[in-house]
Amino acid sequence: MSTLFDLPSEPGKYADLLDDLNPAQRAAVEHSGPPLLVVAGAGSGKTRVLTRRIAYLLAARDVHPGQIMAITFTNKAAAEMRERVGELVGRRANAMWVSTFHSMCVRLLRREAKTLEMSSNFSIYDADDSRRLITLVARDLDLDPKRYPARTLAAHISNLKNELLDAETAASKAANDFERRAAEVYGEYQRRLTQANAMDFDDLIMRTVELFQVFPDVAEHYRRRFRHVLVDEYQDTNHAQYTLVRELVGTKPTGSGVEPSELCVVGDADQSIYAFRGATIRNIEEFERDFPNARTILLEQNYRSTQTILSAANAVIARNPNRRDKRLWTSSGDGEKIVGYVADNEHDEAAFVAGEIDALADSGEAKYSDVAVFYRTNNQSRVFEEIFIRLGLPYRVVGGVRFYERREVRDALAYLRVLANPEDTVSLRRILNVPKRGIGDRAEAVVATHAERERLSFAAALRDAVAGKVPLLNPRSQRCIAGFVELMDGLHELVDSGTEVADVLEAVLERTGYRAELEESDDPQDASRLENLDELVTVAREFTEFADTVLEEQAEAEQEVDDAAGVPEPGSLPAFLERVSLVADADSIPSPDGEGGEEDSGVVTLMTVHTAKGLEYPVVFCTGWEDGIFPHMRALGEPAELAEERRLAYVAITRARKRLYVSRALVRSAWGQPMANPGSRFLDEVPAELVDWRRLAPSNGSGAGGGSPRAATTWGRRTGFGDDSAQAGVASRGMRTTSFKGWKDGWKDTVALKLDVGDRVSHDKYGLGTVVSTDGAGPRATATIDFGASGKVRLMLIGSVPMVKL
DNA sequence: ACTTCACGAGTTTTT
DNA sequence: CTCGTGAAGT
Repeated sequence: MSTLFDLPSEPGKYADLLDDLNPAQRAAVEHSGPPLLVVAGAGSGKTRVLTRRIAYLLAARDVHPGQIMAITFTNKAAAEMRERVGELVGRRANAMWVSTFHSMCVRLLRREAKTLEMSSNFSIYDADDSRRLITLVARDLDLDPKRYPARTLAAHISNLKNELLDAETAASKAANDFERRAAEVYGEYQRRLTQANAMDFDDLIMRTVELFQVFPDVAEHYRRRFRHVLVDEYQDTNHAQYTLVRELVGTKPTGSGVEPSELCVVGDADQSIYAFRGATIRNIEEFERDFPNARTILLEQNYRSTQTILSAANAVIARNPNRRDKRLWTSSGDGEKIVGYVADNEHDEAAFVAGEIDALADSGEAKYSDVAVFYRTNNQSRVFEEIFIRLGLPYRVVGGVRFYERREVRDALAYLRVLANPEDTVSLRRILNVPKRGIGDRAEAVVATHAERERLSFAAALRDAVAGKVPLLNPRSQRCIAGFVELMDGLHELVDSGTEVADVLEAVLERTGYRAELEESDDPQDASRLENLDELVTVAREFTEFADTVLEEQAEAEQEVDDAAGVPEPGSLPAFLERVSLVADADSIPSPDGEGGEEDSGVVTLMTVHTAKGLEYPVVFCTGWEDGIFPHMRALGEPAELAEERRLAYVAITRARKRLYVSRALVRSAWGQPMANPGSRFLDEVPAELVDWRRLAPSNGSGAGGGSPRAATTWGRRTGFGDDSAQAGVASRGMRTTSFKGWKDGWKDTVALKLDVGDRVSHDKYGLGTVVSTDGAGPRATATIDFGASGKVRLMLIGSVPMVKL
């Protein structure tokens, strides 16, 4: 790239962009030329570096905004980046591509649909849609759903796609029965996706890579255009995304002399917590090998937390093997000690957390919105909700079942999706008999068979059914199908006449009787379903309004329109669907300032540690730090998974700005059964002098979680539940009877059930087995046992293990 | 074709 | 315990 203004930058001229940065940050902003990896520790000003770098490119290096592509993982991150760049450079920011991997790919694929010989109005299938389609495929291939569960197949196929392997390659590489069958499913699944004019999330990436690799001229076109590529959260990229980035920037000049684009990636290997979804930490670890001449800059100064908190985080993460050393530091002082608490059970733990929040709020030390409570798994939120409700503590749970995953929302959207893409078989079959309209499994199967035999789409087969051209279809079903087709045709007319999305949605809810059915129901769940549908209508309404204002602005600014090809018209039905497919983010996270005026002290935020990544709070409660909970059971024997759990702990700790609490419970009910849990190994990794233990485990010389008679007496005088009989009943039922027994048995079992490799055991559930390996000692001892037909299982040997040594 | 019951499985999840 | 799926009954 050369411009008329290709002059060396004058020092001092861009002082406003640079002078409040530390030397490492400044180097990252000013760096020019070879690929750059910015290793950005938690709270080290990563977003600031990215946005400043973009502003600097524009101001000091005469880069045109249209030459910049900035890629993130979440819409939230993309929006934040766009906003912050906008603050620095104004409206010029609009010409940049700042988007998620997925929306960037959708945009490219819609533009280049012709090249790939597909239609630009393809549907986007999310995990649930693809699982449904895989269920259909597996059923058609007569696979035993026990041995080949759709979930597992879906995960396997997703992994293959993340590795850019197609069905044929997967088949040739298959090493066992499962992989062979999965490859078969993959092939058929892919065929059906194409037939439905649909792509799943993984396809979006994989097909874009294919686009670039099979059509070098297309790759060159975009490489010529995007001279600067920036990637956020690089540690979370999977292999397909890594390849995409490589293709985008290029590694050597093209035939027509286009040099590789300038690449800047930002990430932190210690915050890689999505390996289970295909993210591969190697991408960041091997960056310098992947991109020769690459430069690496380390950001270690932290602007978020106290030194106490950082020291704890450093100590924990340092235990991970094969890690590039990095030590966060701050100039802002030690601050408060970390507060530790060992609770008798999860209710006690929640009561402690609630009490502390209350005290902090009363003393004015913190507002509710300053506080976050983290847990490992969503089901742990329940105890907190129970007690928060009882105490009138305002809170909000983030995550769990998200808005766009709710059944009623998906049903409504499925109608819209069929209207936008009649070939979308998964959506069509979803709504075929929802609400019930007399088209049962039998009728559906008959139509599906007809479609298959005549090589018709399911939609076309339905029309054949109405015309009486489908054999074996009884007249009753035929009438019902005719009614359905008529209904859809009517809705189609609405869409064709340019009706607003929200009004189409209203028509769907009315004409199908969906709303009426919910209104008539006396199930309280259905009331909330109605609310969700109303919310969806509101979302649609706002979407159109927003699109209108954007269109006006664009008309005013006479913006370039070269990106418009294949891209849905703003505000249209396809645009709306694209948005809701790629934004699964409606349960927004409460703003740290609280929503309302000065009097409003906001709400406490409850979420999983995964959800917390990227956020920060003055006060953080890390709960449930028990071996088996956090680290999770499944990670206990797997070093790689344990390392990921430790990174998760690192993420949790580094969210805290001023005060950090860490707690665990001696006994926690899991699936109705009380479990005695030893303390998390991560707790032991926090230097003792950093922690002020408010309450310790009853000591009995047996180490963490040791059981003593005194532990039993403390159960009688728990805090928080004294006068609420219903709650106390719930809380104590498990403890006085089962739990007490379970606890004591667990204690004995810890001593009694000593297993060695080769021992034969008999388990109540899994039957006979042989010990394959053992790990840990005392209360955290585990054993991997091969139960033959029941598979290999890793079990904790503490608690009332329903197993005996033979 | 729809309802009811039993069973089993059950982390995390940016898109 | 709790939800979603699969087989039997009406």
